Amino acid sequence: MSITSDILRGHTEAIILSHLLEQDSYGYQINKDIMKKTDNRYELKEATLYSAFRRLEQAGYIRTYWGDESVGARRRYYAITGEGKDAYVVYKQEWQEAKEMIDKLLK
Amino acid sequence: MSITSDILRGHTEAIILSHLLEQDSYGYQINKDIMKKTDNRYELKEATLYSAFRRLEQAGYIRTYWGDESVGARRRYYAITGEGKDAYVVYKQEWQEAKEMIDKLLK
DNA sequence: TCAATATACCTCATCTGTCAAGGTATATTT
DNA sequence: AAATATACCTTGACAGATGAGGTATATTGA
Repeated sequence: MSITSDILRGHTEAIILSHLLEQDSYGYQINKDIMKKTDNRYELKEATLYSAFRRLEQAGYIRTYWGDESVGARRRYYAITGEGKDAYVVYKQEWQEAKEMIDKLLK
Repeated sequence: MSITSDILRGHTEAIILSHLLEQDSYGYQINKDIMKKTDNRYELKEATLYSAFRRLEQAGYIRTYWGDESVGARRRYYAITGEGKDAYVVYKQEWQEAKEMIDKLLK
């Protein structure tokens, strides 16, 4: 069990939504941003990222569109929806509660 | 995804070790303690609990012995080992780091 | 020039912790 | 006598994470 796996499990979706609240973005960029924000301590694995995108899209929390890059590799952008914003509020609330509980249990 | 599953996933072992640091205990009691400490918001499911016991014992973090109850159902007690205490320190450190990281990512 | 690296997407099979559902046995309460 | 509480346990299924693999374009350094 490493810090990049089970301890963070279940937060992937919230982390992605949080990024999309700031601005639309695409997979590769989101991954880089997360690494940067955590000083390379947390790298979302690609497979994890894309499976989370699928779930979020399925749930209606994000929508997707192709970027219009004339050069370079194509980019699939993701945008958070209204429902996604609502879901994020819930995710964050759950995180606050979970944090309190675990802190209480790990005395 | 509920607050009793993935968000807490990966913390089960640390939570158990934390309890055993206070005193030796047995499955049923540990479960009750956790519910009490969290105002019934977090119930460790029995199957989860026992599979965690197996992992912890396998890792040498806990040892087990039968209680000497003359009445009532038998109790299998668990005690934390020296290795378990060391492991707990690591678990807790990881939790502190993970907490910081997630807080940073869920702005 | 061409091999390596970076950018950018994706899928599939496997692993692991959680948990629903099931089981056993004893003691107490209604 | 039935229900509830105490106390243990196993099995199979599920879901999120991930290793390993794939595709394609652009840039950089030797």
